[in-house]
Order: sequence, then structure tokens, then C-alpha cells
Amino acid sequence: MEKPKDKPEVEVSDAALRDLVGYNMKRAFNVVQADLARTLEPFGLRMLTFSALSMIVENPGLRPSQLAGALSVERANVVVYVDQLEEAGWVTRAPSETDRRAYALQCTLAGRQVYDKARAAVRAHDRRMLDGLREVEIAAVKKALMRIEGLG
Amino acid sequence: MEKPKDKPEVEVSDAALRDLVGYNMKRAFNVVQADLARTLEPFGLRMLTFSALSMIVENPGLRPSQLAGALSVERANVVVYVDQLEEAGWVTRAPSETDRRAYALQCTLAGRQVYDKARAAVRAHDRRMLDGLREVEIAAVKKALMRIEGLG
DNA sequence: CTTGGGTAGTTATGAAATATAACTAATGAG
DNA sequence: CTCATTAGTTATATTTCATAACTACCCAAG
Repeated sequence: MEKPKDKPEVEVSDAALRDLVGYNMKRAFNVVQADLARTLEPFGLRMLTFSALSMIVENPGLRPSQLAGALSVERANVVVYVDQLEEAGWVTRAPSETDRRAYALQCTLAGRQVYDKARAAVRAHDRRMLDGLREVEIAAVKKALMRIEGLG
Repeated sequence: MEKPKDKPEVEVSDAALRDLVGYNMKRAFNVVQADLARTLEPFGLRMLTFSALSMIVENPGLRPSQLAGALSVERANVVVYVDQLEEAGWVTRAPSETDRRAYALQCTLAGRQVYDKARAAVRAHDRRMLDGLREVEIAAVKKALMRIEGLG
């Protein structure tokens, strides 16, 4: 049997995987995720705490279980996000008027201020990620992504 | 001060996040990842072990450190993937001819067979994810994803 | 040849994200 | 009132991924 040669200098090919949109999506998303984390870090936010804060700003009085549904995460994990946002003084847990088990999540003035700044930074990050793409291409990407999401 | 109302029945809006391509990408990728995991599970493969196997099939004699670079993961994690592939009898660690520290990764006949079947299933999964999109749109998505990846 | 800095693979470990199970308190239908 | 269900929480397990340190080895300078 002939010995297997190793490839110390030759370029590694991933052509078979490149065919797959999922592979390209994972690699692109890794880049986006890393850049977004760097973008949010100065604000003391992470991807999911920023998303949660955004949801609370957009939907005042939102309840944790609704937040879990909107973010597609478990209720148990939402507790951690809200804890962090509450400790930072950006979100409050007000008692619900209609259900004594539930809370109405509200964002504070400080929360609104950090959100506005973080949102501007995130939008700049998003534009950076799309740099060099034409509007029609961006639209195609958004449409495709939302269609894919709808399959799940 | 007026009491905060909660929103027990109203639909939760994520419009601010929907503007961001990164948010749409994360949600779409979650769907893709879940479907891919279901697709690979019957073969005893996961996303990264399938990717590793594909790389080894495409690049016989590949070395673990090269595999780490190609997959953008740490060398230490590659050990785990190769361990799994080796235990399943799909990949062998042959001694390198040129460097006694290194291994030349080879896929076995059984490895090639499971790869061919898994690859067909993954390609079907990929087509399923793109169902309803036109060729031009798919091309735009691929181009955009590769461009975004190039920023990292 | 020898010596020292760097590299390949491995191991052990830690950090972070995410999921599961069980608990308390409250709701709401019958 | 009773009881199955739900909201929020807690504790815990799992998984993923990165870091540090180790051995064996390579290689180039002296």
C-alpha cells in the first residue's frame, strides 16, 4: 500500500463546503458576531442583552415570557439578561397590573440613553458589514434571510 | 407617575432589530443550524465533524493544524473532532513522512462512504433552506456572505 | 554538533451560551 | 373550591469554544 502524503505547503481547499450556503453563512456570521461583540463591549452590552434592551424599549411593559418568545430563548435565560440590565440600572421589573405572577419590564432614562448610543454604534457596525454591497444586493440578502428563518 | 402597562395580548415588535442584517442573519442561521443538526444526526455527524470530514476527503494527507486553520477553530478542538472521526473508523492518523510531530489525516473507505451519503443529505438540506429563492438571489446571497466573511 | 527558540499535537481546564428540571406563587376553568 | 396550567426563578447539566501548559520535534545560529 502506498504511503499517504501530507500537505505541508499546499493550500487547503474547502470547495465542497463553499457550495453550501449554510457554510458561507456560518463563516460570515462568525465575523459579524465578533465585530458586534467588539462594538457592544464599550457599552457593557452583549448581543442578547442589547437585543433584550431593544425589545423593552420598543415594547414598554413587555413581560419576561414574551421577551423569551420574541428572542427565541428559554425563559430561564431571560432572567439572566434582565438581571444584568436591572443591575446596570437600565431596566426595572414593575409589578404587572393584571397578573401578580408577572412583571412589566420598563427601561429607565439611563437605559434609554445607553440604548440610543449603542443602537447608533450597532447601526454603524451593520453598515460596515454591508460595505461594498449595492442596495439591491442588500435587499436580496435580507429577503433571503427572512425567508430562511420562516422555514424554522 | 402613571403606572406602566404590560402587554399580555399585543404582538411584540422587533422592528428596530429587523433593520439590522446581523439580527436577521442570526435568526436565519439558527434555523439552518437546527435543520443541519437534524440532517447530520442519523449519520453520527455534527456540523464541525462533517466539515472536518469534508476537508479531509478533499485534502488527503491534511494535517490537524491545517484543518484548524481551514475551519477557523483552535488546534485543541480539532483533536476532539479527529478523535470522534477516528473512533468511528472514518479517519486515520498516519505518521507524516516529513515531520515526525505531525499526522497526515486520511479518510477510510467507510469514511468516504458515510461522507458521500451525508454530503447528499446536506446538499438536500441546503436546497431546502433556499427553497423559493431564485438563482440570482442565491448568487447575491452567496456573494454578500463571502464579502462579509472577508472583512474579518 | 549543540543549543535555543519556535511549532505540532495533546491534555487539562475554564468560560460562556444554552437547555432542562424542579420549585413557588398565582391564575383560571369547571 | 379544586386542580391543571402558567410566570418567574433557581439550580444544574450540556455543549461549545478558548486558553495555558506540556512533550516531542524541527530548524537555524553559533
